[in-house]
Amino acid sequence: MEKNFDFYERMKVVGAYIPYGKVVTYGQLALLCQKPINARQAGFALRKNKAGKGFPAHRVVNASGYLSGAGAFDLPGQQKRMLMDEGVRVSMENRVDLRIYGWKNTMEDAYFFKELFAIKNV
DNA sequence: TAGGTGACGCGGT
DNA sequence: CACCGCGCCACCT
Repeated sequence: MEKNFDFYERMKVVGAYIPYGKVVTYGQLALLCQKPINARQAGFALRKNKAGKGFPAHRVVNASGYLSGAGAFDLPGQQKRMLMDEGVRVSMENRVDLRIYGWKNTMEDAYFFKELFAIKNV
């Protein structure tokens, strides 16, 4: 079994719940995966496609709302276009307003995923 | 094995 | 607002 296997499997699970038209930060993903200190690994996972083909990578931005992973998409401006197609406003500086488009998580959400991981054994 | 890297985040200035 | 320093750690030379 490869290292950090659970984290990537958990990312796949969480990815399926990221709402259309909303964005999530790397830190949020790590937190929901029960490994809050792994924000960098969330980015690594996406860059290396460890979270699966179906993961909505375009909905992931950094804590400042900046599209820090835009350069890793196949085409220039692809992430921005995909977000705008979902109704998310992206500034000229490749940033989104987290107060408006940020996926709001609660303690209950984190608990929900914790239980889900237990059920799925990941 | 040691050192470097980075789709990160938080404080401080 | 913009930097900057630092802690972090799975990966990758």
